[in-house]
Amino acid sequence: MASTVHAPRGTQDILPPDSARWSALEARAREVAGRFGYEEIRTPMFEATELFVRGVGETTDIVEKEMYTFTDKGDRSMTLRPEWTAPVVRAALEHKLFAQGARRFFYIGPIFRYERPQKGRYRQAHQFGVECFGYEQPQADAEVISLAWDLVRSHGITDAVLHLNTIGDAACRPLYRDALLAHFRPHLASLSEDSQRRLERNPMRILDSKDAADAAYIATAPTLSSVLCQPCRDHFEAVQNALRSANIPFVLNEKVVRGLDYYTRTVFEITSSVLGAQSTVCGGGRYDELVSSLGGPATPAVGFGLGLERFLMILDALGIHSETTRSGVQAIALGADARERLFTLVAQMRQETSMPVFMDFGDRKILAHLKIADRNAARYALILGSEELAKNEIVLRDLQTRSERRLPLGSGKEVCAAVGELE
RNA sequence: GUGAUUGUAGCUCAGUUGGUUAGAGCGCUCGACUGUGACUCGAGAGGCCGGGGGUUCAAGUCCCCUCAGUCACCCCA
Repeated sequence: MASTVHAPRGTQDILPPDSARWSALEARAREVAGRFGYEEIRTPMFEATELFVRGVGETTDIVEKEMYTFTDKGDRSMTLRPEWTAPVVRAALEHKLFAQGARRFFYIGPIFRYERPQKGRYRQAHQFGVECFGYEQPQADAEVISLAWDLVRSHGITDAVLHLNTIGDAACRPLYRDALLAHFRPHLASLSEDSQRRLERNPMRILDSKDAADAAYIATAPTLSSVLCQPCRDHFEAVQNALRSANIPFVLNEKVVRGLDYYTRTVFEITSSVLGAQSTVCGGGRYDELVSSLGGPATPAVGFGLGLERFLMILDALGIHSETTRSGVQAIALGADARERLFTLVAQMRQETSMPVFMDFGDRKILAHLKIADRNAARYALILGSEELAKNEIVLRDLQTRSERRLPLGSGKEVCAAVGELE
């Protein structure tokens, strides 16, 4: 509080013990992606601004008002990555990865959007996500969704809901857009201010409006299913069947339309009731046109992004914690001579074992040392005082069962072996 | 960008209609216990009351500005 420099608005420091939860989640995400055959891809944290303008869409909110854009010393316009899909496609194109057929990637890392922070919304957020390139088959949609669902379910999250929709493709989506324009335009003046803006930009978004002024017109609006082309219809049917066969529960929700321009056909969201106004923890869908629009070969693709902050918020709200188990050894030295001798032993032990070895260097009473052991959640204590030193012994205490035994004060290897016997 | 709301100890918060040296719980340090921990008891450390300006004999308290947090709108992870 006395410090005058703060973390920038909308960013946060991740401190212990939270940092441990983060790395555990990241490890789980990597593991699940690996099980599905996805390989990690890492891209720069900033890119040429043009990539996002072309990839995400000029009229999206991200490009219009949320990008962290700066001019570098070479007078190039650069932008901090606001989303991962465009950079992943750019990298794959740049390195000709599509020449080898279908590819599956996952990513994990920060994104940046200039917004007013609120619950579940930050200027630097972190996403895990996957992109599956090269399959137009509906099984690819189902696989990507299963992967996200697997991560959610494996954490014991029970209140998650999978919302599924289709928004058509290059053949039928323009027809729907025209139909919506024709429906709303006569009532333009009566629509909410936001929806008036949305009309030309993305009329599908009006359907998502919460404004009472729009409700009547939304109720009578044409539905996408009335103009959906047969191939899109068939694809959507097949995705649903694939999900059923994979035992993934979903609800159809025509309001899910997604904010990015590149989506085609399947779109989906996973929501949780505990997240507040930002109920979406995971969003994604198919984007068959993006690769070619960025100058690549016609390549169907489907993927999702999942917000790690929001995922952890769900775990918090649902009271899901990985229970802390005691592990490792607290080395306790009483007096300077013992400390010197014990430090040598600790150094040896750290080369012998993968379990944590803690040591406090303070001049404390044994009682204070044992409290520190509790704080570290150590399973064992190794106690060395003048008494033991004189007899060339050391006390090994099991902090859980409260039993203890005396060992000869040997090498780190011997002490580790003695601890191992108790495990 | 717009709106609402909150800033007091490391954390969670009290603080009367403005009235002397600003409080509690938890945590921390030390002790009760010459060397044995989740309990108990005692003591101690720790505050420009977010920052700046104003009103007043007197401001943590009232007014203005500013910064920051939180939540909501827009939109999204």
